[in-house]
Amino acid sequence: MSTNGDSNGTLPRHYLKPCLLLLLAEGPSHGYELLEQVRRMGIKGAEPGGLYRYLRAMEKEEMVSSWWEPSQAGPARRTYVLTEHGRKGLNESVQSLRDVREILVSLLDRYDTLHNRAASSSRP
Amino acid sequence: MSTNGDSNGTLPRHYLKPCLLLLLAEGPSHGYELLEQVRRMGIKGAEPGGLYRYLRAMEKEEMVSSWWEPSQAGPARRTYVLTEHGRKGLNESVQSLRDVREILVSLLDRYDTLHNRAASSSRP
DNA sequence: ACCGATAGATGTAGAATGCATCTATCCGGT
DNA sequence: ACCGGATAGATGCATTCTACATCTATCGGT
Repeated sequence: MSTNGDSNGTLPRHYLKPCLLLLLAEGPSHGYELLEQVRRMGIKGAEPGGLYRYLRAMEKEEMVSSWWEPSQAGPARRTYVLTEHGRKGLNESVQSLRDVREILVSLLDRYDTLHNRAASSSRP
Repeated sequence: MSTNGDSNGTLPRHYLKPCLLLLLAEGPSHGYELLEQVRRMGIKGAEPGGLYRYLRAMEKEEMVSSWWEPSQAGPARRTYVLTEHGRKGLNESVQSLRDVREILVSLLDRYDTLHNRAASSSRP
């Protein structure tokens, strides 16, 4: 099962969805740029394969729409924009991210509490 | 690919590992109880299958160790304790959870900024 | 003509997940 | 004595995801 120490920079769909929706809510963009933005957000290990596939999947669900756009330098890009449905999806996934944040925060607090208690009890 | 609105209470390995390690750092426990604790932490959708499997996997990696313990009421339980190696694993995965928290917080801030700007620009 | 950066897409092995299902034990009620 | 429900743990399997490599193509510079 490999309970390996991942979560070290990988970007599961879990985060990928809200990430992409948020970035697109800030303005239209294309895959390659989104990839770099996602990486700049702190997810170093984001990899293009899943990202491109995910964008197409979101398009199938009409969260985003896209078209080819020739670029002045380099190959054509597929430009994505958020749809109205995508905006709703963003709101929903942001809500669930807030829940995740709550859980995370309380988990980390709980860890700190445990740690401090351990530290102070070994310090008489 | 089903970019479905999950993340609604599901517990990917991502969280499962630190969760279980933390709970076990607070004291020995057994699978069924851990399941309930995890659910009480806010992850309603945690499901037993993965949890039991995960515990055994962690045992194989010597993060935890376990033994059967008869219970005064109900079937015997497999009691788990954290090993020294598990304690190190906890520290590491807590560190990576902190990173995740940072990313989450900044992502949510970014969403709020966008939202507030949108609200104030539509309110002249 | 060739190379590197940019841009997007696909194929695939292996891992993880979700869901149903199975075994077994104890306790209370009838 | 028997049944049902709660407790406890485990497994099987189809579907899905993930990570990684690979492929095509375009443009600018040399």
